[in-house]
Amino acid sequence: MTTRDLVPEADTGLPPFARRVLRVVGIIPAGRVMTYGDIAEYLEEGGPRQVGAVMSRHGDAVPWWRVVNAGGELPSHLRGEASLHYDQEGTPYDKSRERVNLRLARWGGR
DNA sequence: AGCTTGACCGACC
DNA sequence: TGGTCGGCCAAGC
Repeated sequence: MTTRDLVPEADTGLPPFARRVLRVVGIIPAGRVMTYGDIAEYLEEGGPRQVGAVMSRHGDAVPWWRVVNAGGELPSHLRGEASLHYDQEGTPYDKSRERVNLRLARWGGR
């Protein structure tokens, strides 16, 4: 018998860590980004790889283009669509290198 | 109780 | 500018 058995509406089906990650992604302001490592540090749980694993499986539910690696990049299959969002949001983005300018766009949670 | 799998990261060459 | 390496740790089996 678990909490989920007793209170199904309190559980989206996602593990607690995944839910925490997605909640943080949801508060990143338009035009800014956080890195995988930033999010793990903000949560004081897990690490960059765990955050990446959550984004890989559940990222489509949130503004996934606002989460990039420590080099300001996303996996190649997502770069095209991400750049459209960066245009709309005015995110500092180096088009030739296909990466966000972290110095200008990185957001720390404030 | 292991073992494997990652949208990772930093140090190093 | 690339490549390798070790460390990282939640989740699923």
